[in-house]
Amino acid sequence: MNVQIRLFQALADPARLGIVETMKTGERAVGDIVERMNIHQSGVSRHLRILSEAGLVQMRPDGQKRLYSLRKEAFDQIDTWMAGYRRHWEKRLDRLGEALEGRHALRARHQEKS
Amino acid sequence: MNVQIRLFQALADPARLGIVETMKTGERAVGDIVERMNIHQSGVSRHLRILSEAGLVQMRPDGQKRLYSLRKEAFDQIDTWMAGYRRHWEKRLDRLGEALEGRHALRARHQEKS
DNA sequence: GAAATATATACACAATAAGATATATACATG
DNA sequence: CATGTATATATCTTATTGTGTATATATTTC
Repeated sequence: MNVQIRLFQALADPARLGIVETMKTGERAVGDIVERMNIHQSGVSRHLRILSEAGLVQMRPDGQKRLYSLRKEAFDQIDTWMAGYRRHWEKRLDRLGEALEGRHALRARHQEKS
Repeated sequence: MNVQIRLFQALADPARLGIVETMKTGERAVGDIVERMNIHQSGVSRHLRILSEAGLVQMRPDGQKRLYSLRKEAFDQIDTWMAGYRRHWEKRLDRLGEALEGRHALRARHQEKS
């Protein structure tokens, strides 16, 4: 539960969300990101550190450049978090389905009242 | 793209993430949330407004109480956002799968180099 | 090994946001 | 309609965070 907070905090900044978007299709050097964003190099560097500490990106040196890319595991964690919520809607949908099919009709009608 | 930022910003605060968790299993009155969280009533109220403006929760008056609950649509939006990223990993996995099966072996080996 | 290129860090400043206290609004009940 | 209960808002204070400038570190090239 403490894990996701860092992920959400990392994604909660417009600049960082833009940086993430820049890496959508693959690795990007810091300089490429600086060009595309309207932020100074130092800022991009700091944002990348936050994204890195949140586990959202990884880095691979390439000569004097550093190539950043997204980490699938971070997205998996968000998925896992959301799955805990989806479950409840699915349960409700199941009950709705049963009601529509005429099964458990009494219980369904009873819940409608409360 | 501007939509998700609000969602992430709303979820980026520990108190709000806790409030969301409180509503995991269904509706909650403001007072119930105040009891469970260690924040003053005014703070909870303000957090609920932020969650509401982000589209994460909805409200339904019940006498003098107000019952808040999660909005499935918000989670759908996050899913949609993430789907755009998953697509790329799936493509890569497909290519990996092809390579492992020996199909398109030449192309796979070529990409390995670059 | 000096200059150039690429990236990270330190620091100061401004803007934002969270928290508490006090107050306002809305509904319910006698 | 006065009182109590439930929630929202206004205001102040404090802490956090993003941004830019300047500087440090690392790598390549001549």
